[in-house]
Amino acid sequence: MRRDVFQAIADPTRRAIIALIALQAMTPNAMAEHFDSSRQAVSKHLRILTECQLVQQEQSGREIYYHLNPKKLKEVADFIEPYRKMWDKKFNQLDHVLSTLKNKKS
Amino acid sequence: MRRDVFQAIADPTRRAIIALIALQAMTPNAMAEHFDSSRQAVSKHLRILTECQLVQQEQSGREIYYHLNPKKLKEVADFIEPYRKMWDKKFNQLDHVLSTLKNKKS
DNA sequence: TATATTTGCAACCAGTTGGTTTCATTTAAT
DNA sequence: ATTAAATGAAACCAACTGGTTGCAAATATA
Repeated sequence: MRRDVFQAIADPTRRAIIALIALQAMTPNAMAEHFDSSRQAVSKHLRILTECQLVQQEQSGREIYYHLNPKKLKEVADFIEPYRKMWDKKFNQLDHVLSTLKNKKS
Repeated sequence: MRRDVFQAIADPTRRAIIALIALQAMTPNAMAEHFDSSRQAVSKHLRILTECQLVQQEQSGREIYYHLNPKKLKEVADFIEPYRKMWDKKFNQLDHVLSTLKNKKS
């Protein structure tokens, strides 16, 4: 079974979960209250997010707090990066500014 | 049927197609030669990529050249952006440099 | 005109997905 | 000790996925 970050963020509920726990680690029950889906559905999403290491568990008594592991999103960023200069004018300007700075230094 | 960019880039073959036509617009036949999958399979992927506007068609006789529409990837970039500062030291440094530049200007 | 090439589309198929309901386990509270 | 709460896992289901084969339409070539 394929379990990669791209497949994980393909689902809108999982993206919402990511956005939610980015602000604060949270238990499955707390998350479920933010969505229409049941706690068990959230639990299944969390399993997928855990399997591809996008989130990490922290046990606290009978509760489990889920933390976001933002580093994993770098894989997606790395995929997109080569195409950024094809749409982002700002990026090109930045790129110019930085290379200019670099040249001044050396 | 959900047809968004996130779902489109979830498939590794489609990401490969994106990488391929980023360099040069290409016909389905030409693409299929780069992969194990059949021309029809590539065609189905192209349909999905077209439906979410990640690629654009350019008819030329009986051939159809598919171009990448990189702007659409901005949706993914926008999703990731808020989390970048959570992993990317460079980003923070850049951010600092830029705000410094801005302050000097004003 | 007859033939070959390029392409998209429909039908089919096994495997996956996202959801539900039910159940067992662990831990806290009474 | 009993009850309540929090969680994960299994079984089930309809819908979707990614692949295949076969076919039809449009265009180029002989």
